[in-house]
Amino acid sequence: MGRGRVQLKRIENKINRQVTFSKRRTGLLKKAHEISVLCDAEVALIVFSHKGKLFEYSTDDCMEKILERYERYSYEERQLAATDFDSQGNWTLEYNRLKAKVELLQRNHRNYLGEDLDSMSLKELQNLEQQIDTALKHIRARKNHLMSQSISELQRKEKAIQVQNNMLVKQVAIPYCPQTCKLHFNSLIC
Amino acid sequence: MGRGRVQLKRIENKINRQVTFSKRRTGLLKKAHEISVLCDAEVALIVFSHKGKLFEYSTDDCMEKILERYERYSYEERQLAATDFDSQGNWTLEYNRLKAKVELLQRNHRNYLGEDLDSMSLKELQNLEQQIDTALKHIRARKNHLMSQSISELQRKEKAIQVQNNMLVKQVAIPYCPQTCKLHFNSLIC
DNA sequence: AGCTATTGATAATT
DNA sequence: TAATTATCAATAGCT
Repeated sequence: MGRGRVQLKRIENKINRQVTFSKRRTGLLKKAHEISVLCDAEVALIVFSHKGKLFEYSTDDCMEKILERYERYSYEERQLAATDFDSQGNWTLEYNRLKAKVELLQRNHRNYLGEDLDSMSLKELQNLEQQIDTALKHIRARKNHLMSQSISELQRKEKAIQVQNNMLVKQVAIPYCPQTCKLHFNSLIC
Repeated sequence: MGRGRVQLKRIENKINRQVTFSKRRTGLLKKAHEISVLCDAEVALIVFSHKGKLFEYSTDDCMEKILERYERYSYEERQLAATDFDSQGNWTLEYNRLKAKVELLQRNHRNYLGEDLDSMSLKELQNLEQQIDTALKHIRARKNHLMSQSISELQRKEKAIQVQNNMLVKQVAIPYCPQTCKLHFNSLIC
């Protein structure tokens, strides 16, 4: 769409990238809105520019609602039973409990990302290091497991296809060179 | 784009709506991916069909990471809104938001500890690995910094004490062997 | 699912 | 930054 085809890769020219981002962002938000209205769909779109600026669209301006729905859908967790908390007292209690939990988790999270380390003691740092090191081992083990699974699967497929290929070659009786694995439709030699 | 102009309103014909949804959804996901690659942007796109089926796209397959970034970004705004909980309705909203946040953080936390990895894709695992690896480097750098600080401090103290010792030895005039650094209270030789 | 006539989006340019 | 315009891309209506 434009005066030339565009390769699907990062635009290196900073100005062009910025201009294209601005135009395409407008288009993307528009299309998100259109499909939402035309097809009665619920859409949430979040875009962070290269520089970190946020742009967003959400059906009925209900971003949080849609994100919550997404979380529920993705992890098939039970619906939030808001009805369990009827009294004001329970609400306040529960709310503060959650709030504290969030703060704790966020602090831990930053530490796990290697941030905000200045306030930690040497002992705490050593514990964190060991924990993260163990985690990294687990992650790598899992990754390697998945990768070797992938490889085995591909090798199996390759073999099956090769076998099938060989049978087909025999069936069609087209001159075939076993050295180059090439079929010779028009000539009899390589 | 098509054989006729389209009004921006819900398509009432069920079949047409379904077909249009399918086509436009493909286009939308494609464009989300394109702006992400071309402009180096971070994009999260969630679409629920009229029937409730989920379709999604996220840069680098990191939906949770982007949603978390979004939550962080708009945290300040919501903190402002959080100050006036006069009505029951706001409480419910805020409570659900917090609850979702806790679940998100806990899931991330487990992942950072190398747990619950089974549900993660290879791409996600690779991203996690890199993140954790970087974190570990930060943590080790900070730890080493603290340790060498400690060592320097100890060496400084040691030297100061040694100097003080030497002065004391001279003052009390107790026989002292410079080779073994021992004081000879009762004997004059080593 | 495919196929085109059209409209819509946008890359290059001013 | 904001228009303009020549092209390319998406898709509405059909089959």
